Amino acid sequence: MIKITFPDNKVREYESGVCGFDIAKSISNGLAQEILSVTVNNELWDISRSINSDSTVKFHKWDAPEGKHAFWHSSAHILAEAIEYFYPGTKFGIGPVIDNGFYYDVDLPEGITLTDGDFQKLEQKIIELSQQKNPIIREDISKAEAISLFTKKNDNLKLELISELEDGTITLYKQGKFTDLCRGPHLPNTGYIKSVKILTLAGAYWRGNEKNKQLTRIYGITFPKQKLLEEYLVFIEEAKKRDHRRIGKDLELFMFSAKVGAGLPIWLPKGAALRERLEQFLKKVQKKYGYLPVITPHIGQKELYVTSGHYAKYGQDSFQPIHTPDENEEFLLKPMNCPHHCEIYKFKPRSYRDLPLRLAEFGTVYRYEQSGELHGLTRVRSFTQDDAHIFCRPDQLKEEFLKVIDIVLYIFKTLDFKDFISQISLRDPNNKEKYIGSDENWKKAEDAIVEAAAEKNLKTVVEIGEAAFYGPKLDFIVKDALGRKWQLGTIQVDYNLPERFELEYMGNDNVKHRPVMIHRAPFGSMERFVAVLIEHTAGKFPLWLTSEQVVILPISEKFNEYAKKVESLLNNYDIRTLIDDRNEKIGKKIRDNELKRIPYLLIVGEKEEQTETIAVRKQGDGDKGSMKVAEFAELLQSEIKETLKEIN
RNA sequence: GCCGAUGUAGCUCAGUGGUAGAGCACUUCCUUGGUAAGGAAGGGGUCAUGGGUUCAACUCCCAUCAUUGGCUCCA
Repeated sequence: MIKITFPDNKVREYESGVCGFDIAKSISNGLAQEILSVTVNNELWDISRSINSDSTVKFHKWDAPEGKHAFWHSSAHILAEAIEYFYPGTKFGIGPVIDNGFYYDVDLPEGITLTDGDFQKLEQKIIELSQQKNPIIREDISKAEAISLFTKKNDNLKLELISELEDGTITLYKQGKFTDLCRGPHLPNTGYIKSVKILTLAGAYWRGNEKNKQLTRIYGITFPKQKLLEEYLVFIEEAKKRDHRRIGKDLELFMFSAKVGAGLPIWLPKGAALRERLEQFLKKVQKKYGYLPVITPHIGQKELYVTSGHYAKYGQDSFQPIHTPDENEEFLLKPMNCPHHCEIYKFKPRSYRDLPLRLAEFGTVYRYEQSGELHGLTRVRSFTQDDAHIFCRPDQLKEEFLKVIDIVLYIFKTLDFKDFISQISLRDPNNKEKYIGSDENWKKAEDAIVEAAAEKNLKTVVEIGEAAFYGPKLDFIVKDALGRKWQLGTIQVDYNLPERFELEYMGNDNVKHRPVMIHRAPFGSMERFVAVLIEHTAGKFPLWLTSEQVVILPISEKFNEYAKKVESLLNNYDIRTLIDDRNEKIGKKIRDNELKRIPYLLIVGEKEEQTETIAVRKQGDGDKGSMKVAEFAELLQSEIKETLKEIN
């Protein structure tokens, strides 16, 4: 007999060799039916695997990531079995679980290409295989046996993976006619999978290296109930409705033109107005924090970027220099604002008393992005950074960091971003030669970031080896409607540029010292930030940002005059107001303006005209009753003031 | 850049080897209506672009451009 300890610390005895499923069954049939994987002594196991010694166990159902993991992992194997059925000779790479489903990278036989027309037959085959309830069997074999098996299958991809495994036992999982090298865990049989959707096809380089062969990656998702698949598809549809590209078009915020060029966003009047309000907002905050606005040109001599080091690192993969016709000069579209700002620093000698010097610019930069990488406003070839460079003494680093974090947090709070994480990127201590700067400086900078983040109670992840070559950084990452992660704000320490530009300040010891630079952009880029803001709000911007705050809807043409009177009253309060005087019924006007996400609709008819009031309707919230215009205007003003209170 | 998909009216999309359709939007008219779509008529498309096959191409083939889902890259 062995002792099994449960999460609540209760202990029960079982025969040796009992499996997770049996244990669950001894508790209740319902539990046994629902569990998908089990953690045995901190290792994730199959629920069908025998337990032979005293152990702690924890069961995982569909609602746990560990449960989904086994479910989707087995699904990936069944997908592979279906592919092998239709395309014998296929070589299998890896088939891992991802956040929403799984994929399998396969090397299809010569001459075979999959298209989305093949999805249906794959889905049908997967359901057929799952209905067979084939047991999924774990098997331990030696490395030599594994090599011989996959040599027989002529699967060089698996052989490559095996060759990198340590000697000793290797686990295989078999179901039906398919055998795969796999660590597991898996479901007991294929019957758990009730619905499947093959989502998309993509090319993916073997082992993520573009020098390797490109494999076909097939993405799919499966569920234990048909209803869950339907819910998932509804979620996808809903997420698509929040897509900033769609809303940007609907609300006439921005456009792209093939003629102007791919990846070059064009801001339409309403989008430009929105962006300008965001910029004014940040300018006001930055003024409070002692930033000095500067303006620099959109191009710079190639030499500037040779000095900064950017040319050596990115010059080849970038927009190529512009040559002047007669004087043989070369200019680069500026990919960064910092070299220009370094030159501003050098404009005159600086004293320790001048630091920190905080130079801010909404600087538009141009970077050559690969054509396949362009995506709406989030990945473009021209974008405007809300850039600033803080030149400070090393001992000021932490304090400056704290202030920048304050700005970022204030912006996120004002715009209601609650779901974000901060990523601290440090250097890889085993690869020091990749980075520039002394150990002492790195330690100082990394400590400053870690301490500052801790002091501000940021929810952080630390990534070792993700630092830029010139310094550690702190990034703020938010998720879009589809769950994709986007980096917004960034704060980076830089020891490299002050070195390259030979920046100096006179210390209180009458000796010249080198300042440290902090690059920081709380929005990141205006383009990306607006994109994420659109998806975050589904286009329902806060009152202070939106282009049309109020639309007045006269019940009929008879009340257009009164509507104009209300409009001019509201204009006196600086409230952005329009009148919808189309010859339409009130229901139609309400619908159209709700769809345009107007925050407040004012309905005026006979009743309102006689009592000198307006009937207020709030976006998404319906009829709010009647009130005097002045009362309403003050309500709006206080709503805006409340949102922006900390900078006013 | 690579793999896959897409490109038809301002928008969302249907369609066929024999010279194009819907809904919304737009224009005009009727209607003057009280909280999410009133009615009628009308205008609008070199079917992304350039080649090729064919008696005939929006449709089939090739190339280019753009968009898009991934991969790689990202100062």
